Amino acid sequence: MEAVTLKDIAKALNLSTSTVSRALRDSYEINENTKKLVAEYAQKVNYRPNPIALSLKENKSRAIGVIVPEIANNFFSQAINGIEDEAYSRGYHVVICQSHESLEREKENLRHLFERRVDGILISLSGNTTDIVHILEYSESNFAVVFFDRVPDSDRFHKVVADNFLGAFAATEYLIKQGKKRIAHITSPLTLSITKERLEGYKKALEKHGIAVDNQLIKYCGFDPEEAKAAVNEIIDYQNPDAFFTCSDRLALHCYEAFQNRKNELSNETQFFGFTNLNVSHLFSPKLSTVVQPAYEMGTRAAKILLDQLESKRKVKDFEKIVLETYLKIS
Amino acid sequence: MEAVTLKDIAKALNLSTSTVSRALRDSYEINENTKKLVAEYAQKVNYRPNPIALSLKENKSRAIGVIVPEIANNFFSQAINGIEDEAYSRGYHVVICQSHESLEREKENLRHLFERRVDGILISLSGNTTDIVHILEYSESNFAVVFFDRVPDSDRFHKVVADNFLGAFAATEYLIKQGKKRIAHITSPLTLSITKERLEGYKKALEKHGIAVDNQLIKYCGFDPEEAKAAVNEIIDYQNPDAFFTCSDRLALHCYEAFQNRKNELSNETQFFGFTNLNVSHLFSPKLSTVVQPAYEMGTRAAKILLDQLESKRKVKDFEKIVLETYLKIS
DNA sequence: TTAATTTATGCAATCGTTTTCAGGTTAGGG
DNA sequence: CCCTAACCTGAAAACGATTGCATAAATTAA
Repeated sequence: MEAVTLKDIAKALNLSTSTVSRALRDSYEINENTKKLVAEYAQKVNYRPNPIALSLKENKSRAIGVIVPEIANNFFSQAINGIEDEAYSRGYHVVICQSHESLEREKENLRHLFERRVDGILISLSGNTTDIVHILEYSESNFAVVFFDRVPDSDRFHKVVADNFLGAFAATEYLIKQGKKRIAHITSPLTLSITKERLEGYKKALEKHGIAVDNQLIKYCGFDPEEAKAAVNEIIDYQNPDAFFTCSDRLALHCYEAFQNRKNELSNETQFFGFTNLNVSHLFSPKLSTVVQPAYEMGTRAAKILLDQLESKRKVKDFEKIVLETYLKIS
Repeated sequence: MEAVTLKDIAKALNLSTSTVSRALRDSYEINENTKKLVAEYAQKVNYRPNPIALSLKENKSRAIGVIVPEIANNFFSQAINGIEDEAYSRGYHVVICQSHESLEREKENLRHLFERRVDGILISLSGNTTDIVHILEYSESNFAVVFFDRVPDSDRFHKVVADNFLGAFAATEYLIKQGKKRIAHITSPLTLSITKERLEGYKKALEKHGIAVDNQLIKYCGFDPEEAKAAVNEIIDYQNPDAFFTCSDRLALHCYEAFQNRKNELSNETQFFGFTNLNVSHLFSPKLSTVVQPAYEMGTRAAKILLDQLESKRKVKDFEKIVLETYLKIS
C-alpha cells in the first residue's frame, strides 16, 4: 500500500514521466496503445495523483475553511453537513474551526486557514465581532469569502441567510393569535445581523396587531449563561409575560434554566418560542415551539457559491445575497 | 498580502535561497549579521513558509483525519473540540468526516483521507462496521490509527474509551436503589464494543442485587427511529417496566418519541436513564438522568496519542488502552 | 611560503506533477 | 529522392522549501 508515483509507472513501462502524465490525462498527443497500456497499469497499481504536489503546482489546496462559533450546536452542525456534502462531492476538503464567540479566536482561525493556504472560507461571525477589517485584509488577496447566517453589513461579499425578519414575524404573530399580549423578547447582542432582523420582525408583528412595543420586555444577552438568567428574572419581576420568544439555541437553553427556577410563578398558559434548530425541542418541559432555519440548505448554498467562485476565472463583481425561508415547528 | 517566498527574500537581500533558508532556521553555518538581516526582513514582509511545499518535501501533511458517525451529536462534537484543541496547539490541521453509521461511507472517508495524505486518523466506528479489514489495509502503510469510543477487538491499535461497564453498572444500581425492579435496557447493535460493555454492566448490577435478567426487557436497535419506537412499544406491551435505561444520545431521543405516545400508560414513578452527553437532558419531560462520558478529554487523549506516535521515530510495538471514568448526572 | 582549517555562502538535487519546447519517426505528395 | 506534415515521445523547467556538497575567502599552522 505504498504510494505509487508517475515516475514508478514510467520506469515500469519504460516511458518518460511526461508521457505517462499525458496518457493519464488522455492527451491527444499520445498513441492509443500507449494510453491503454498506461491506464491499465495505473489501475493495477492503484495510482492516485499526489494532491500535495498538485497543490504546490497549481497554488491551490482544494481545501476550504469554515469558521463557526460552535460545532456543538444543531444549527451549525447541520449547516456543516450541508457544506461537507457539497464540498466533498466536488473534490474539496473542509477544515472546520470554532471561534467560540471570540473575536480573537476568529482572527487566529483566519490566520491559520490563510497560512494553510485554503482556497476560500465560509464564515458565520462570532458574537463579539463588530467590524470585519480582519477579514477585508485577507480578501484582498485572491482569497474568496462567503458569509452565512451571521453576516456583516458590507455589500462586498456573497451572503446566505435565513429570512430572519419573516421568521420572527411569523412566530410573534402566532403567539398573538394565541391571545398573548405581553410577549418578552430575549435576544443576542445588537452587533449581530440576525439580532436586528429578528427584532424588527418581532416589532412589526406587534405593531400590525396594535400592541405597543415595551422595551422593558426586550433583553439583549451576551454569551454568559448568567446574563440570560438575569434577563429572565428581570422580566418576570417587571411584569410576568404570557409568552417568551428567545432568539437562539443557546439562549433558549439558558433561559430554560431560569424558567425552571421560577416555575411556580409562571402560568401554565405561558408559551415559549425559540429561533433554534434544536432537534429535541418537542421533548422539553415546558414545551418549546421553534422557528426552524434550513440549516443544511444554507450550508450547501453557501458552499456552492464559494466553490463556483473559486472555479470561475473572472473576478466576481456583483455579490449575491440569498435569503432562505424558515418554518414554524409548533410543540 | 501576497505570499512571500524564500526566493523573494533572497532576491531582495541579494543572497541565495539556501542561505535565507538556513538563516531562518538559525543554522550555525550562517553569519550572525546575515541572520539578523534575514530575520528582520522576513519579519517585515511577514514571511510564512508554504506548508504545502513542506508537505511535499517531507511527505507529511501535518493534518490528521477524524471519522465519526455524526457531528450533530453532543458526545462527538465535544470529543471533536478536544481533538481540535490538542491538534491545533501542536500545529496540525483536523479534517472531519462523518460515516453516518454506514460502513460504505466509512470506507469512502478512509480512502479520501488516505489519498489526501493525512498523517493519521482518529476513528469511532460506524454502527454497521463488523470488522476492520478496511482499516488494517491502510494501517500497513505508515499511517497511524487511533480508535476512540467505539473500538474494535483487535489489540493492534491504540484505543481511548469510557468505562462503559462501570457507567452502566452505576446507572443500573442507582435505579435499583430507587426501588426499581423491572428495568428495561434499550441499546445499540451488539457489533459495537460499547453495547457489549454497557450490557455487561447492566447485567452485573442486576445480579449483584439478586434481580433476574429478563431478556425480554433487553432490546437491540439499529439506526432507524422506528426500530427504537417498536422496541419501546414491545416492552411496554410485554410488561410495563418501572425504569428505562437507553444506551445512546440517539436512542434516548427516539425512545422519548414513543414514551410521549404512550404517556398515560406510564406511571409517574417510571424513571429514565440514558448513556448520553446531551446537554439538555435536564430540560426533558419526563426527566432524563444520564451517564456522562468525558467526551472532551477522550478527544484530547486520543489526539495526543496519535500525534505522539506520529512524531516519534520508532514504530510503536505495545498499544495502550486508556479507560476514562464516567459520572452520573441525576435529573 | 605553503598547506590545512575554518567560516560563510551558493549550487543543485529532491519531493510529484504538469507543461512547454524540441526532437525524432513515419507517411505521403511532389 | 526530398520536403512537409502528422504523430509520438522525452528532456527540462516550474511550484517552494530543505540540505549535502562544493567553493571561495580568510585565518591559522607548519
